[in-house]
Amino acid sequence: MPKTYHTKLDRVFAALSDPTRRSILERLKEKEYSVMQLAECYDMSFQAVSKHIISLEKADLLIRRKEGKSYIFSFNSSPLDDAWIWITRNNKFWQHNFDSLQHFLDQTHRKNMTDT
Amino acid sequence: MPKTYHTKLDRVFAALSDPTRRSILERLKEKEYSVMQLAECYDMSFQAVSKHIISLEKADLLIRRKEGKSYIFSFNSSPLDDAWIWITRNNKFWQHNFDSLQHFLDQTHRKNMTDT
DNA sequence: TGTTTATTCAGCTTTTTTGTTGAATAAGCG
DNA sequence: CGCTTATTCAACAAAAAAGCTGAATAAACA
Repeated sequence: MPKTYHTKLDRVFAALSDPTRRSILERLKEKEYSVMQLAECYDMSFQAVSKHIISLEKADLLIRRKEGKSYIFSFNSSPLDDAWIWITRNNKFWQHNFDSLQHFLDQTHRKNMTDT
Repeated sequence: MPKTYHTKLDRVFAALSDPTRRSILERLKEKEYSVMQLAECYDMSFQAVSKHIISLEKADLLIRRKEGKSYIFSFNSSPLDDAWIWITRNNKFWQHNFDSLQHFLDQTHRKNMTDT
């Protein structure tokens, strides 16, 4: 019998623990890419990038669409919600100080608006 | 030469990808525990729990304090901030709709207040 | 000082992850 | 149909993760 059941949250956090995979998501946030287009961005074989894509798919973070002979990927960010909720709920500081979260949020938003 | 440099964010997300480690953090959010006290909560050897503790420490998520012959741990949630920021910034939906984040936040807060 | 308690360290499996290269598949193009 | 392009699959190796047991350390207690 298996000892630990791998939940969706496990897979999402594991997917985010690799810098290549986070980078892929950051790119897909801006526009759609095919496997080849993504592979060109990284210093590894296209098969390795393909594997990262597959592990992102297993965490349900990508949507795959066939277009001609290519697969085109877009970012499905909804599985991030549970990760976000976990972190938000378990931030010891915010837990007892919701206003500080609101404040932090405002700061982050402002930063998002100014830097690019 | 190492190909990928493991950043702090990598370690935080990797730490959160294991259910035992998330559970440890959830416990430590409420009160402090020693290794033995934590080990009693899980169906594995105390050495295995000790290893999880050490990996949480490497992600800087724990503060260790010696007290008599025990080590007492508390939760250092500050490394969660960067993880939270990454997720918040890369949520495709929230990115273009900050109000929905505020709304979501309100929902989450309300939920936090009602369930226990 | 010797014993108990709390914890890490060391050594050993097993499994998973991350990369490689080469072969297979599948669609489009001449 | 045969060639090119895009992608996955298969097999492999190296490294990391996650567990175990037994030994070492360090503090407290008799």
